[in-house]
Amino acid sequence: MTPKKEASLSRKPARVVTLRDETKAMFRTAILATAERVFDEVGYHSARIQDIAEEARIGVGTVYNHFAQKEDMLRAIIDERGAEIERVMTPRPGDPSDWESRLRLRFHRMAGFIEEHRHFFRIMCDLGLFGNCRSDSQQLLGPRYAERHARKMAEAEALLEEGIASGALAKTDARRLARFLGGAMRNVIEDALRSGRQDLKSEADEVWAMFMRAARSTKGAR
Amino acid sequence: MTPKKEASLSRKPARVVTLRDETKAMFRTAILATAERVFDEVGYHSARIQDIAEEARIGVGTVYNHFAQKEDMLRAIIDERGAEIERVMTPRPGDPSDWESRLRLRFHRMAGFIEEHRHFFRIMCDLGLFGNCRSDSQQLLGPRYAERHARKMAEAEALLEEGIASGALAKTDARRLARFLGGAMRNVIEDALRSGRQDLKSEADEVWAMFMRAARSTKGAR
Amino acid sequence: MTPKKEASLSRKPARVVTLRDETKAMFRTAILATAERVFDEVGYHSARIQDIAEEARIGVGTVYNHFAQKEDMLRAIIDERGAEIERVMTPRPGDPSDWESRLRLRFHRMAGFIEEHRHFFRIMCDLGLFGNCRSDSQQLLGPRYAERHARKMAEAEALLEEGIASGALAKTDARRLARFLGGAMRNVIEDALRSGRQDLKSEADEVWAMFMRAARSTKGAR
Amino acid sequence: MTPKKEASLSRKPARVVTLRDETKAMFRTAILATAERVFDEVGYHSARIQDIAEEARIGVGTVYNHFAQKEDMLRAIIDERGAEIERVMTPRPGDPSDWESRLRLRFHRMAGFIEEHRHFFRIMCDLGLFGNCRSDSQQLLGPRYAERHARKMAEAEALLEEGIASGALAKTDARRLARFLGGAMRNVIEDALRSGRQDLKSEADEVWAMFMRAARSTKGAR
DNA sequence: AATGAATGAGACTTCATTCAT
DNA sequence: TATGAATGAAGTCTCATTCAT
Repeated sequence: MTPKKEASLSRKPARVVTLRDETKAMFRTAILATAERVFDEVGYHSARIQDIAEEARIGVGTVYNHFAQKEDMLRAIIDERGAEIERVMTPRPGDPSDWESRLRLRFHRMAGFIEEHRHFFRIMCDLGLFGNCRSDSQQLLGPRYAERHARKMAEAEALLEEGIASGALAKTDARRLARFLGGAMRNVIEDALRSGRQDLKSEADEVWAMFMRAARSTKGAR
Repeated sequence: MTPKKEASLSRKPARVVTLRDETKAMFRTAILATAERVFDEVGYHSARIQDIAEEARIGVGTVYNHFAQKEDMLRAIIDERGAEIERVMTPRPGDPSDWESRLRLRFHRMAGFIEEHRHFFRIMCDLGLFGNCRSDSQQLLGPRYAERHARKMAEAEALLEEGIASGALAKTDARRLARFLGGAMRNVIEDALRSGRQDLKSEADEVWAMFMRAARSTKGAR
Repeated sequence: MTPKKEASLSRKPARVVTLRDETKAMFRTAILATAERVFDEVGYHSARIQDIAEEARIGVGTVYNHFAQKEDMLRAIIDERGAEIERVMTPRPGDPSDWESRLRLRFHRMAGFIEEHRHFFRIMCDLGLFGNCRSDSQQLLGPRYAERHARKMAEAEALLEEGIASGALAKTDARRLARFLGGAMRNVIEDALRSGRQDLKSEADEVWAMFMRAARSTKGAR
Repeated sequence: MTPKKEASLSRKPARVVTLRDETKAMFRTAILATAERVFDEVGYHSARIQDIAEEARIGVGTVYNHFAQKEDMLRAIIDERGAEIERVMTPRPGDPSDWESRLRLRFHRMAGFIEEHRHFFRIMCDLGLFGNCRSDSQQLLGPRYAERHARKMAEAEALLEEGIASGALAKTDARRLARFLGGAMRNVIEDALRSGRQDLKSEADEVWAMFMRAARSTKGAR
């Protein structure tokens, strides 16, 4: 008996991703993707679990093997896509350092993400979680999500404060500025998606350019 | 037989507003006002007829004496408040004639209307009927409303085209401009309402000013 | 204007039982009676709301207009019939005063009640609420009912203690005595019901007589 | 080809208890033991296969490899424990020959069995298969079990008839006597189990003694 | 016309059973 | 054979709508 073998008896083996795990993950992913689509198409409240299951070509029970409640599907979508978008928008080494370029790039990246995940984007808009707010969604999702959302809104505002402090933006109410930008960006992108325009990045650029014309410090512009 | 009587048999008597009619109208108005509030608070889909009736201090049956379906209440709200806002925003004699002042005034009046009818405003936002669009609402309300909405959107676009043509706005895509303005306006006003800021007119002015900075013709500005 | 009329305006009228109230009570009673029968026949857990509704010739929704949950029907049965049996078994003026006659009469009355409410009796037996105990029922009904049941059991025991103290019963463990009597009584009555023997009172008398032979103080008997 | 091999092809080898068989039997035993416990704790209807499997540390599929249906587990428990109790209670050489001692011993042995198998005892009580009867259980288990149960009840009655015939018991209705004894015995033992009293044999003795005081022939007692 | 209980279609969810690995 | 995810029938409960008063 080698020490190695003894060790293998006493130590837990390193967790291996089995075929079963992968299958499970595939189901989960497929369910979420379908739910994302259905929630977008008919709205969360009108979406029936049955429909999601049928669209995903699985049984209703299977849906419930992965998500204990309808709500949990929505939460999972928000969590997972939310983490993804977070990752995408995180500044990277080599990013420009000046405020304006950084923000422009941010929105560029966000637009790229939305291109890939338009269902998610529209769900968030409907729920009032994309730069705006709806009290009934907060009721639905619970305080954890309400807090997170509030934090996000505050972050956006802080970014604009930073822009003001850096001299890039004129001195104004940062909160209104944030809502202005958020609303304009959301609406233009929504419309671009609906009308089939594909290049969301250039839409975002346009909105950003307009926003900067609207909000730029006149001192700096001189 | 006098000719009078004959006439009364063959012609419909002139419609007189009776006490009964007035009572009926009062119920209708009360129901719609309550529905407006409840739809705003919990969302159309989650709102229960029972709740509306209770809040209005009447029986559910009474609601159905006035509206055949839940949908019809929503339609009536959209129709009636929509007509009202239309009326409010219609240019009046003595309004300024230049494009910019006219539009500024338009939004001013709209803001005034929203101050009085915040529930309606928020319902429209949720349904995607305020400068944006949601396919499920169009499903719910039917083609008549989808068409009307499309017409409204086109009108908004036409107004901006006019601004471009008049030289007040730089030459750009009018559709995007319309969405930009609509989204920004909606979001800023929503937030102002939520945060308790009362003076929506000055919010609208601010948004309008920012929008003009963003979209003004550089030629004209010179 | 008479003072009478004035009074009628300012004072709340005495609560009058209206036709509607009576109808409502009739539905409630009918539902409970049907539920009682169905719960007895197939057991609480296997009983479907649908079945109860069908047997009562009403819609499922109607059942839920009267009882928010299936559980509540069971609770109502226990509460209402329980109160009835309580009333029936309460000592009355003119009842004999010696311990043995009093208890004999008690069981007599109980048997009379069970004759009228055999479904209730069997439900209670199944749930383990008739002189015995089942942890899953206590789970189902909640702590309020568990406590009440415990109180009942203690009362029964106290009655037997009293019998011992009075010299009517031999000195023994009162708890065991209570279980002995309870189990024997329950089982004999259950069997009498099942086999169609109608005269539960005489069955109860027989059991009581046997119990007394078993438990009588030998001193007193001499 | 050797003759041996031919033989193995054409004749079935004498049935040997292999390792596999033993393993299989172990699973079966483990499943039944767990099911017994779970059925007792939450009741047959509320017990979930999943729970039983988890408690037994096996997969649900494994349960179904041994029992085709949930019902079958219950039947197996009744069959196997029932056979065991039968065996335990069968008179043995050397047992006393007079009726009273024989019955006293019977209950003594039964109490010993219940001490070891309290879960089984409580399941039987709940199902109404221990000296009483529940129509829904008979529905569940089917006519085979209903008949067997009826036979058991008749046997109990016959034993008491025998007691009457032997002069040990007073002349009374044997059926009522059987229910009296059964109910008292069941209830006292249930309560002893619940309250943690361990010595069921002495409980059974007490019940037996009380029963005999209640039912003994007065002639014989002289 | 106002009322509110009755109604039942339909939603969510559970869980016994099957089946591919 | 053991496993546990997949399945869908069936149960509970909700709520838009009807209807008798």
